[in-house]
Amino acid sequence: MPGVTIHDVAAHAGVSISTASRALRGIGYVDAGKRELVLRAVAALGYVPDASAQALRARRSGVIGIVVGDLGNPHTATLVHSIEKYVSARGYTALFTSVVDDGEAMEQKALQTMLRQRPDGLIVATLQTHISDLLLQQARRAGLPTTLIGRSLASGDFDSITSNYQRGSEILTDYLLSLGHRRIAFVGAHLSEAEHVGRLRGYLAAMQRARIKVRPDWVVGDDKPARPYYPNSLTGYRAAKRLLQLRTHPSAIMARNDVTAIGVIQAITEAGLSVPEDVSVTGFDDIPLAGFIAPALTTMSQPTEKEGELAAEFLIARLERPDEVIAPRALTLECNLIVRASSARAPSR
Amino acid sequence: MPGVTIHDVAAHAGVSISTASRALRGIGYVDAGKRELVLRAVAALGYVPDASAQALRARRSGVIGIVVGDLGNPHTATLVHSIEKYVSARGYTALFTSVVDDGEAMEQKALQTMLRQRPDGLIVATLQTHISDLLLQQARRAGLPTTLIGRSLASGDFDSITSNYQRGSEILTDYLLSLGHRRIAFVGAHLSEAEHVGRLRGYLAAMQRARIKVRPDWVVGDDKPARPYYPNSLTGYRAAKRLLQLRTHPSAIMARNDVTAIGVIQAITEAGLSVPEDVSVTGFDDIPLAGFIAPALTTMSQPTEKEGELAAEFLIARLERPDEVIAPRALTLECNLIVRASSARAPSR
DNA sequence: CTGTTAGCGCTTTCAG
DNA sequence: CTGAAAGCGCTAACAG
Repeated sequence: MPGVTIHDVAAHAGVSISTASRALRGIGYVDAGKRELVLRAVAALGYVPDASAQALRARRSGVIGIVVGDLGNPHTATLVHSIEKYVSARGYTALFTSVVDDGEAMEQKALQTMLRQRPDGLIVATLQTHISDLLLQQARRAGLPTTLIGRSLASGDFDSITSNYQRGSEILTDYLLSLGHRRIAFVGAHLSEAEHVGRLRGYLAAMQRARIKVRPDWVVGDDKPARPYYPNSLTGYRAAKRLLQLRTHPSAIMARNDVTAIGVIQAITEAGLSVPEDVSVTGFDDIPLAGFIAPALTTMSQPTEKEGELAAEFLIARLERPDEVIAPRALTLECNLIVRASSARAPSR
Repeated sequence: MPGVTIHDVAAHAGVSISTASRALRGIGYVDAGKRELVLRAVAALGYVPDASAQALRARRSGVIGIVVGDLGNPHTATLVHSIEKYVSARGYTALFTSVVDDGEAMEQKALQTMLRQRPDGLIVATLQTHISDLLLQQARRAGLPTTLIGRSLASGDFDSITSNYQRGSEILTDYLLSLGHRRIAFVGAHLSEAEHVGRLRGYLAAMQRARIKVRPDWVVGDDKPARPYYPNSLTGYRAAKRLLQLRTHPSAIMARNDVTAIGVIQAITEAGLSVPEDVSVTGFDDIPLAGFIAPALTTMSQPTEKEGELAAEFLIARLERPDEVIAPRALTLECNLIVRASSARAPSR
């Protein structure tokens, strides 16, 4: 099997290589009998077409490049899995790379590697990092079809799928307000990031609507605020520790995402307080583990798998009609409030 | 930039394409001045070599295929990330595919897709599934360098990296025994799987050594025992529910992995019992979240990142010395007991 | 309906 | 040290 080529298949079937090629791809006319022969030869020889040769000649690689952020976040894993499933079912090869915080040089290199494979299209699901913006710019110049996932600001002329983070966050905030909470903190982003972080904007908007002044030290991000980062459990843990040291600590803490919320809960528990009796905690994403941690996490469920599928669908639709000029589509999905055990009425005093 | 080829680079630099090629790869003699010119041209034009063309001609794709199981398990995500990091730092492209339970046809297709890319080597980190065995067989026939991760039985002539699951599990069991536990259950595999599941074997061995008879209903796997499956939180949740219905329920439950343990804890808590006062729970893997759930999980820490790195290192070593005949290496790493809050002395009665 | 032919972009002898 | 030339395995016209 090392190096079975279409020549071998053609010889085995007693046809020319072009006939073999046609039969294999069901393109053009091929005598039914000969097709059968070819298929049989393929099976007998264990022929697997060489993607490189196909790509080189056909000027299409069948590769869809997928750039994601923190694979350590189960939410990302879910997304990745859903994209892979859809993409590979449609005959494409999913090529992933995750760019997190390995340094700009490393990330640059990873993108370079991706571009060398000449992907037919790109799905980008990272935070708004310098490096990913560069990639997007390159993609645009190269006319590389691209779909964005979860970027709050739809970057101009790309297709984009996103959940309504702002709205979701507003609903979450309103929910906490309805439970009597007034001292509500937000964890996982800096105030200065509001422009990029819809979840933070939603919180701010809801608080404003409720005429509650948000104290600057109620919004706490990671220690090194330099560049976009992917908040994780440690982020939440540290932030919550800090919040609990305030003279009057918050009665509710909204975390930017579920993994961050998990860290928040941990810190609260360690401080001898309990969730939700002393402090309510909410997450965002509804990762698979969210219902299993203790206390089960109240969160906004994001249709992650749907996002992945739609992004793939949008992209592939474009790929299969290369000439057709389709206006960029920006689709926003709604999130769903999932009330579990980590939230409760505000303590009476 | 759409379609900058080496011709363009050569033209821009005023040299022939072969000189450009040599300069780019630092192979053979090239006048220093001309090399400089070529490099400048590359930068000016934004040239990125076409991997397909290179692969086709050079008979090496620079792709390393990585087949993993359940991406929903954070442990897998960690592994994937570490492999990607190492592999891409060495100039290779990491091509992942995850095969879980999407049906044999789907998985077959995914592997086919992988093989079409003509990977230079393979890293396989799945359970012993029919489908992955097929792949391994194919790889062997094709002479495709392959490294296995975490397969308890090193499959013959492949390099393999694994942690000492059996030993780890023995230590864990001994630890629970030392806390006075006698009724210790194992969750996440069927008794019949002992041959493949080192963690189960370790538990059985330690129990035997302690002269404690393991009751068959103390070892509980998933509902559909048909084929290898990836145990997750739900597995643990269901299994624990069942265990708690026994006349005398276990005083300790060892889960096959951390995500399973999380489900176990949830079930116990829901039943109105508490961890570790009523039932101790242990996991395996030490996923990043393990210390953050409540109660923090006692578990065996597996050197996951090390595993990924070593596997990549072994494989790449082989790739870079294609002629040299290296005997297959099987490396076993040791695990580390991490005692956290989910385990305690057995209740006095 | 089928075979011949001309490359896709790149690497690699092989003569200069 | 450098350029010309011959393909890698496959697809897509193009004549049969």
